[in-house]
Amino acid sequence: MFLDNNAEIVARELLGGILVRNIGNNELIARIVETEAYYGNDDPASRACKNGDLRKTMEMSAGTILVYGVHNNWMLNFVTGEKGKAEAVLIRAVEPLNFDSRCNGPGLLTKALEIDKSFHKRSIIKNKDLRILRKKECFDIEKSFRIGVSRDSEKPLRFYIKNNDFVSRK
DNA sequence: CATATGATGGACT
DNA sequence: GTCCATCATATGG
Repeated sequence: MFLDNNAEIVARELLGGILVRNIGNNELIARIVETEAYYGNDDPASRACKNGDLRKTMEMSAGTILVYGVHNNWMLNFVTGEKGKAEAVLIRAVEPLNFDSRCNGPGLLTKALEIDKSFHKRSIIKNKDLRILRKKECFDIEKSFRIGVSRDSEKPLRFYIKNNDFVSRK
């Protein structure tokens, strides 16, 4: 499964992927346009160094949904890498395909897709309410340093689709 | 129970 | 770019 890879690889693989959220009879479809990779070890930006539960969740097997709350926002992450590795990818922005809502930020997209802590530690693989599809598509991937962190690692771990209007920041 | 703390967002200059 | 409201967590007593 593609989520088994290193967080950095998965962050890139996830771009262009389709997120399908079922709410009752409604189906919300969105395209992932911006991601960030996070590590539990050797990552000055990651809260996983201080936060036990976050760390533990990142060590779970690939495909585990990780929901992290900060201020009054939820952030949607997918655990990646081998079990015990403490890696995850944060979904920072999506492009709404069949609905109209601002999703250009980690807190905004969870609000739009009605994702909250109830998804925490559930698996994306066998989830009916939230699914992820991969799509073959060509686009340029742009990278930059992560956003909102006081001290980032040495290499850029944020990836987004070039020239896409729905990314949180150019 | 009390308190510290943001992987934010929005408003404003 | 800067400022800051605001609240779910984690952690410690």
